[in-house]
Amino acid sequence: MQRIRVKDILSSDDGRVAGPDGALLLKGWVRTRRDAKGFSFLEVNDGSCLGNVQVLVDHSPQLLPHLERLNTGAACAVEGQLVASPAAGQKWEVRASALTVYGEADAETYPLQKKRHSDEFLRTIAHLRPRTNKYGAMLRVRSEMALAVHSFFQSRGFAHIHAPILTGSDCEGAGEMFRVSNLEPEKAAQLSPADREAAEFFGRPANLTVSGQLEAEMLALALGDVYTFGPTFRAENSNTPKHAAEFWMVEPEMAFADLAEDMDLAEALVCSLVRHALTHCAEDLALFGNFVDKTLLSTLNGILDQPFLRLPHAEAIRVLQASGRSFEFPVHAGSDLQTEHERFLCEEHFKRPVIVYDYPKEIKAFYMRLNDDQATVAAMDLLVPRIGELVGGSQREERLDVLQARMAEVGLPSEPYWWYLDSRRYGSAPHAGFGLGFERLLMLVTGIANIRDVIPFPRTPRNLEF
RNA sequence: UCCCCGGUAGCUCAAUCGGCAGAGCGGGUGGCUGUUAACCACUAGGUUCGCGGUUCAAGUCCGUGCCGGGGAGCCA
Repeated sequence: MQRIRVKDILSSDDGRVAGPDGALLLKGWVRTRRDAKGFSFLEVNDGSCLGNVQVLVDHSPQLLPHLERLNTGAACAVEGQLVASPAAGQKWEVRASALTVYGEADAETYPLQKKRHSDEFLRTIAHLRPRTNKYGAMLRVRSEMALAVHSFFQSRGFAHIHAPILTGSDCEGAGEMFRVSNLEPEKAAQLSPADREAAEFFGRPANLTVSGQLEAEMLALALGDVYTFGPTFRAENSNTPKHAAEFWMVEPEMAFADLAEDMDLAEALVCSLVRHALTHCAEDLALFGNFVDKTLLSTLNGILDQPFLRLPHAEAIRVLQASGRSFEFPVHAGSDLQTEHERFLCEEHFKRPVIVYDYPKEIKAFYMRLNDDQATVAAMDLLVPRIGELVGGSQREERLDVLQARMAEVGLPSEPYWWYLDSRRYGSAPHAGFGLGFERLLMLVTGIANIRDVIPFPRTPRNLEF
């Protein structure tokens, strides 16, 4: 007999998921057992959804020896009859006719109890926390959101491209990179720099990528509209709830697009993903709304309510100055927006997602397109309540001479970027793109406040246990 | 990396002014009931994060290290 998923049992209207005589096979993990005289209730969960199936087990000679081994956490198979439940609380239940114990879970040492645990504790058992309601829900939403990302771009004719993870370039000079080497550290330390470089696998220093953007630009200038969706790495010693050393980024890049179209795409993407979560993850989102963030559903619906607000950086500065608020970091023309400023703008002042654009060139990366005012660049940041910066993007500088001047201005050598510059030598075209932090999206959609809890096995400073 | 807060039973926490180490949940045992994070009774369970110091006496005070959390910076 083929096993039936809990999700299919619970969502069945007429019980036809079972065989003609109601027979079915169920496999999963015991969430709880309630013993009565002569029989027991087992709550079995298989991860397919939030809910459990209640299994009624008689204390018969065939079943009892197996039942006694089925504590919270044990893995089992249940053969039985699907019947309408006579008691309130569930529509269906299964009357067991045979039990198989795959793996016991010793009650005295199994860390997960039938009660809520703190996030901090669950992080110390990252290998077991997916078996809790909250982390199971998060992982299902994470999977659903990944599907939604691909659906969004594929339906708009974007090609999914795979940017390299090992890279020889420092991309945008953004942040510390993880160096990758095949050399034994002790031996490498004894070599001269030149000998060491020659001994390296690639014959040159290699790093883990911090962004697929530069490569995506090359492919956008061939395929038109492309996007990457993959892991990126930053060796920054950031100890915050919003940063991880390994995280996934969605990076679309569009040929023949300007900054306004870039902002249009970012807004459409975020709205599409939020809408997808609301419609496809309703049960799991309800759990987050109940136990993680009471305002979650109103926040998500609020995002869809009205268009995002767009304002130039200089205008944002004026709004902050006119607010009458005393900020820890005073604002002045040309200053970067601090976290407190971003939060004020989207959480208090405008009370909706805000896109700030046209930043002073001094505080942005070299590849961003210089505006006609010669002072600002065509960059944009999408700020959302609670998370802050969810998206960062720009129209790219497609003019070779301007790009080279900018690189010289910020002190970047042009030689390592010869291939990047080549794209501006041959068939250069306006183009724009952005990066969306996938984990930050998940924090937005689930209400989970710490990035460590939207990644199954998070990598943060001094944390590589699992 | 900087600032602030914390570390006590498996988990979540309490312990007054420096004076005998406590509860709930979880575990074990027994009971009871078509039960719903079941319920009732009994019971076991401690290097109070490590190291050093002050004191008749330290979970409590001081120094230091480690770990965790919040905020900041960096950014997605």
